[in-house]
Amino acid sequence: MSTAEETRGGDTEPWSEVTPDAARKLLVAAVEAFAERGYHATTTRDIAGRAGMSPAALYIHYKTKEELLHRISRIGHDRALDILRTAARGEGSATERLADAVGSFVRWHAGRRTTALVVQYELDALGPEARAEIVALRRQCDAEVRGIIEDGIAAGEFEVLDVKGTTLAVLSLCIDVARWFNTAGPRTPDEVGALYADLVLRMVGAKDRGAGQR
Amino acid sequence: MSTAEETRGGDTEPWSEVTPDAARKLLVAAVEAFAERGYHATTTRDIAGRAGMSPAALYIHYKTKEELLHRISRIGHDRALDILRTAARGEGSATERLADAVGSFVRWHAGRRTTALVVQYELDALGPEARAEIVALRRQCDAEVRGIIEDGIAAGEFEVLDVKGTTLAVLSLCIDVARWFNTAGPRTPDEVGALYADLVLRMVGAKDRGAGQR
DNA sequence: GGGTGCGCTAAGCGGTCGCTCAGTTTCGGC
DNA sequence: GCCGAAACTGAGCGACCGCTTAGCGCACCC
Repeated sequence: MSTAEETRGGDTEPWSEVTPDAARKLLVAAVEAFAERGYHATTTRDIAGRAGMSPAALYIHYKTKEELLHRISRIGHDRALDILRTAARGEGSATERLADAVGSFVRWHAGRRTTALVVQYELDALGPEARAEIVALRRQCDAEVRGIIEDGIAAGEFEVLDVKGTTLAVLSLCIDVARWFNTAGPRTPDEVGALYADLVLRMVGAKDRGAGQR
Repeated sequence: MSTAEETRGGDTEPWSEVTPDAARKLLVAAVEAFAERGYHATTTRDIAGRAGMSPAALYIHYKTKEELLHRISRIGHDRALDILRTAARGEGSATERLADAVGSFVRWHAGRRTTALVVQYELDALGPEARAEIVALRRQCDAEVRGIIEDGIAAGEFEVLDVKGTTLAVLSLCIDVARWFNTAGPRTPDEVGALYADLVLRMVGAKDRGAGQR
């Protein structure tokens, strides 16, 4: 299929839930513009121009510029939470699940960097209600990771003194990949994912890190 | 824990190198505004208002709004590099120097969060020449941390397969503290610094982490 | 004590912003 | 072939942006 297998692991072409086509084109244009210049520095004329439309067309599909960001952020966080949940609730030991969660989470941040940049770093541009909704999703992401770490401690696989602090650090480490990763750089998303999975297993004091960095 | 007197309790009030008083007041106001709303969402009227002056007063001391950000970013990066350099070139084993570097670097990002936020996350708002100057400072920060890690590997204290990748991850982890740290939250900068120093020693496979998290 | 320079303000300029609206084009149903 | 709804455009509104300018007050000098 032409639209599949973009980021490996079968991540179907994103934004497919956004219809009609014109609304999706505008949203994709907005993601690119927000990632390049930031939300506040992006003009509605720029977004419409990238989508090949007039500025007024934007307001047929979205009430405001902020609603565009909200939709992007909501869909992105849903995807991020889905990635973590799938890994957290999979089979295998806590060690395997944590490595899987970090690996796929990092692969998403690197492979879909423009989206991740907007999703993770433009949160403050949202209004209070929209931000509260997104913050709730973030807390769920945190809970999934903390759950794996607690499982590992209970099973004697990990050695962690400050569970909340370590969870925060692990998520922070993964998220910040979107800030520095360079698509034209020397590393592939797969390589960064594997490196980070190993680093995180070290952080939690995993007794068996397997092959380590592959 | 030896080089910390500056970022600890009595951080000598920063920006002391900025004169005259009015210029410093404007710069401090700009730091607060940029940290709260971001560079692009901050107006010159807002900055001047926080400093208790008229908008025109800003242009007596600074050529443009961007020059304000440039000065903030330059001073902040100088300070960050100074913190890392002091720790890297101190006495003690690589393990001790890395823990010291991470601890004081994180304490600065947490304790002076508003400054660090602007310094670390508003880089893209700078023009090409100013950004290039700052990027050069960042590379020096990277080199200092990489140097400690390489020392530790050579001394047999650390076990790292991907030195460049691990260095990047360590710095990324520390920098991102500025994004999530909450001054009103439950953790003090000292506590986060100690936690992160231990996490980083784990990441590099340090054989002797000493007392670990306390 | 009248000039002089400097820090600062009040007012405002040109431009661009988010967003609106009247009007044109497109198209399925009949 | 005609109609009404929906998609979209060109033109532009009011607000606010970064920044400038003319002039005011005040310490300082001979």
